[in-house]
Amino acid sequence: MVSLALYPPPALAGSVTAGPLREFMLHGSDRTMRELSAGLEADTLRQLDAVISTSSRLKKGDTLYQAGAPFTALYAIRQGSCKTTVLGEDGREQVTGYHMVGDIIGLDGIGTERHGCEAVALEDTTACALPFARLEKLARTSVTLQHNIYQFLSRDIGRDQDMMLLLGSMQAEERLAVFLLNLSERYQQRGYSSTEFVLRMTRQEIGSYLGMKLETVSRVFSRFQEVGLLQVQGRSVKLFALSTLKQIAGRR
Amino acid sequence: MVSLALYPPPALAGSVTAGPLREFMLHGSDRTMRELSAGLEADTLRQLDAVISTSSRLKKGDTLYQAGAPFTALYAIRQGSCKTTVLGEDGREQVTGYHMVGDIIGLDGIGTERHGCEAVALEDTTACALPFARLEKLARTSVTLQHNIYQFLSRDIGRDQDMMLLLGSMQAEERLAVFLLNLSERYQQRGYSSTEFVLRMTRQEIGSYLGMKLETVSRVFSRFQEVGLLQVQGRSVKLFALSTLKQIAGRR
DNA sequence: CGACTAGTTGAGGCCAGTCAATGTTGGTGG
DNA sequence: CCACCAACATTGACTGGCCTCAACTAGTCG
Repeated sequence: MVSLALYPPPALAGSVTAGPLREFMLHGSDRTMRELSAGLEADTLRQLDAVISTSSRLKKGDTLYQAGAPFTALYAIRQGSCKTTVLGEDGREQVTGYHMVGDIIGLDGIGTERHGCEAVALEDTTACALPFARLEKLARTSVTLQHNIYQFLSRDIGRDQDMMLLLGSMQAEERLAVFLLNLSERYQQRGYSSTEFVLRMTRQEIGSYLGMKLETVSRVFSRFQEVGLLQVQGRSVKLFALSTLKQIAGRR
Repeated sequence: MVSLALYPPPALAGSVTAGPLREFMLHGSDRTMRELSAGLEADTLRQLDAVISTSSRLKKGDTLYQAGAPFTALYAIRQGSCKTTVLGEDGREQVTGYHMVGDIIGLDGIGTERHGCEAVALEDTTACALPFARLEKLARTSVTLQHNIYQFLSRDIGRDQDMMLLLGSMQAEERLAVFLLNLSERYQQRGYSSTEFVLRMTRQEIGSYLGMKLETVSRVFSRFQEVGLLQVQGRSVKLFALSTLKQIAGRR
């Protein structure tokens, strides 16, 4: 079911013997945490491991950081998942991200020295702080690390732009299809099933993320289920036809 | 009319005597180009100036780089303006950015080594290439430059998130109000009038940027004009009531 | 068990999209 | 210089997809 065969990545498995970094490797955090440490010299890896400091344990609903709070560190999710939300001045709230194991969040705080959004745990979650000043300092000693940091900041921009495309020009069914395919891929990268998973967000939150109302989310789920595309039971989802989903996601 | 009183910024004016960088200072590029060079040592500034290499002259409609093209450099707009667009696999196109003098674009290419979007000149435009490898190398010798690069990458993320908020939860009037206020602010930062400017995009492009159809853009403009908020004449806009516009932008 | 939150489903309305006709602008060549 | 054309913009009438409001159901947790 859970194909862990690919983990830990052979090139890295031996180089770090202890510390949180190893854990990230073992748990197949294919995304940002691996991106950050990709290709690093053994020495830098060890130091990076040391930078990963205090890890917070969060209960469902706890906030990791608030919008406007002084920025000091990035956070790597070690377990669980988070949403990030931005707030309009009028109080309206929008989910801007759904983050899982291995993701690094808080990147938007670097520019302004304050967190631009709020991060809230969607389930019991542990997150490691990566004090940015120390990361920056370490990056001065490692060309690769420096490059990796640029890269994952940049990738975030790319992802946000894809999201803008979704929000600006897709309709309800396409949006949900894209969302589900994105989750599918990310779960797979982490070694979980790509067709069977549990949503950690409410319909309301999914709707906010995708720019639609909760009722619409619910209706689209039902419609997808009716035509045999998937099966939903509250928050557990089974995808039956990834290819059809892809068609829906990319149509018009 | 054009208040150039603030330019060049006193602290920087004397430190670079020639080269493109000085030009950016003089023309009040308050945004990214200044951000990039903020607080740099005289020596680094000189070297940065040297990194700014070939400048391309683009005619209206020319593309500076295409989506998918290998990424080698960032581009600083020295004159004129550009739009950036992403393309869905189905061919649908969405404007993701509107960039003017001083803006640095192409940031989303760093992560994937390929440009994620396409940049097209909206008028006759000149842009300077900043070969990223050289920039990166220079950043190794200057803590401040390194920090500045992180910062403006990060700010871009913040801006994209604001855009997601707009696309995900605002309606037509709010969107256009936000758009106009954003332009107003940016023109002001550059020393131009904050209430009177010429749009360099068609209704179609504005619509694409804001996630609405060109007819809707046109109608909202007309409505705003009817109530005396502004005056539109094709692409020239005069704003009469910034405060009301702000109200509209932040309501619900 | 009752109170609460999350989710589903239906009915109706509205905002923005679609389609279409007309007006305006700007660039080109005679 | 003006006529012409193409691209851009405006406006109207109609449509439709999503939102709103509301009722009902299904879990969850003291």
